[in-house]
Amino acid sequence: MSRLHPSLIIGAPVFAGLDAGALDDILSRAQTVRLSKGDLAFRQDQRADRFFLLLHGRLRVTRLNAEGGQVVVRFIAPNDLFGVGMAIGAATYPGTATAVVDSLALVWPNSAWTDLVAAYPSVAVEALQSLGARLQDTQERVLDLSTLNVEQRIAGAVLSLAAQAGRATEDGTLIDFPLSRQDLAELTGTTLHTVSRTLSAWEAKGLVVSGRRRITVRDGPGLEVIAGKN
Amino acid sequence: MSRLHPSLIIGAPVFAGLDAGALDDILSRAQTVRLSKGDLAFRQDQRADRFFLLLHGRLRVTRLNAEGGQVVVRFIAPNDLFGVGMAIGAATYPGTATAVVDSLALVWPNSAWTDLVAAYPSVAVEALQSLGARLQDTQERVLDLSTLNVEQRIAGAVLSLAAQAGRATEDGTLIDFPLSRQDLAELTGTTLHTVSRTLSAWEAKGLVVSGRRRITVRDGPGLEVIAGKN
DNA sequence: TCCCGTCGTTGCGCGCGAGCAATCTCGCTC
DNA sequence: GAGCGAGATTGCTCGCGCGCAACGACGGGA
Repeated sequence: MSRLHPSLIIGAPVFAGLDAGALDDILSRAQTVRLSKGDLAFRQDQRADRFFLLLHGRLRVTRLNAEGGQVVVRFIAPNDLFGVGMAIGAATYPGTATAVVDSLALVWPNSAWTDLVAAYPSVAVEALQSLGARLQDTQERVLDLSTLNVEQRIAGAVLSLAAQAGRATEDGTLIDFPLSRQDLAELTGTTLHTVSRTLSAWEAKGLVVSGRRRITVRDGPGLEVIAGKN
Repeated sequence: MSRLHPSLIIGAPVFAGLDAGALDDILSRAQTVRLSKGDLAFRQDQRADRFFLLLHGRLRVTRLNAEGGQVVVRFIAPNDLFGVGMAIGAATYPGTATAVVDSLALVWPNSAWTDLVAAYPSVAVEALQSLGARLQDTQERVLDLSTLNVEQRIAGAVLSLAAQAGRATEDGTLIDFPLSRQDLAELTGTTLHTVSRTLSAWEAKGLVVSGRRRITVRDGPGLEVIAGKN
């Protein structure tokens, strides 16, 4: 088994402030998983016996309800911890994680979590912070769904994705992973039809350039006016 | 200053598994706050310098957005920890906590949090679990807002409140604190008008009995059929 | 290179639920 | 006990955005 190098996880907030020895110890318990585009890291309601850290790529987490309704919970970026069902007291994964591009992750068995927080208490504190940030985001989303109209929500989602995964191009800020109209609809609580109409209208106004699973923000401030969160 | 008795916090999940000495130490850092109906424990965007544990009563947490839209984030029950902005890395409170009945809480300065998690690591672990549960709930709410119609959402909210704060009466299960149509609307992402119409229709069918800020569930299974989460 | 599947676009009609307004009633306050 | 204000009810209308359907187009794979 090949040795993993500490530089792999030095950028991850969960392990911030730990020394090389600690990182080495942590890595010695991990394995790597390759996920090709479309592969699942875990499936909703499956027993949550492992947790992950994304090294490279991008994952989409979706959640289904009994009637077949589905939402996109979030997109996972490199250095994000995910699938921590056990740490938060859930026996099963609350959603399904799908690679939207070829990705690479580290994976630990659940038993490692207890050991890690015991040996390195800062890990629990950092996990608490990151979970808190996710709770804030999710509450913000509830507020948006309850009080904003569809166009405002789509604008907000596009801006937030551009901030999270934007890459500067000559046309503007490209959201740097494949994102379908359906994904955006499930992120904003609407239908792909309405998203498609909205993006077409924005494109006519020169606010964005969009293509098949690609969106480039050309006029960020213009979108912010639409989003109306000033 | 009068001594606080450990039995006060023995039922709180955050402090589960700690011995009498530990509880005593924790209590020695706390003060009590009385909140009359309508009083605020903290206000949104105010500096988050204290955290609380509810001993008795009920609080409503609301969150506002820039346009004046408002949602009810949650209702706080006795033994719930709340206002833990600092633990999750937020400098300010993300919402406003209002007492809906006369209430009593313990309060600690933020500095106590660091000491507590250092001295009693299980506190961080328990906090992580409770935060995880709240994240699950909030994500569920996003799913509901995105995929269910208004009547289903109201039914779900009423059932969940009855489960959280229900008291058996001769008429059925009474939600045991003042809950206005407006509250229920802000909890389900609709308007008080629609909530009022819906409750009237349910009352005509014998599913609930409702009055001024009071709702009694008469036919729980009937509401579950409407909620449709089977 | 062709083919096929996935993804995107757009038109049309309808229904849910918002918005507005007027009235009613309960219950707290002095 | 009287008065007042917050909360609840209900009718009416209108529009946003969903649902359906049909077509179009891009791009990956053999």
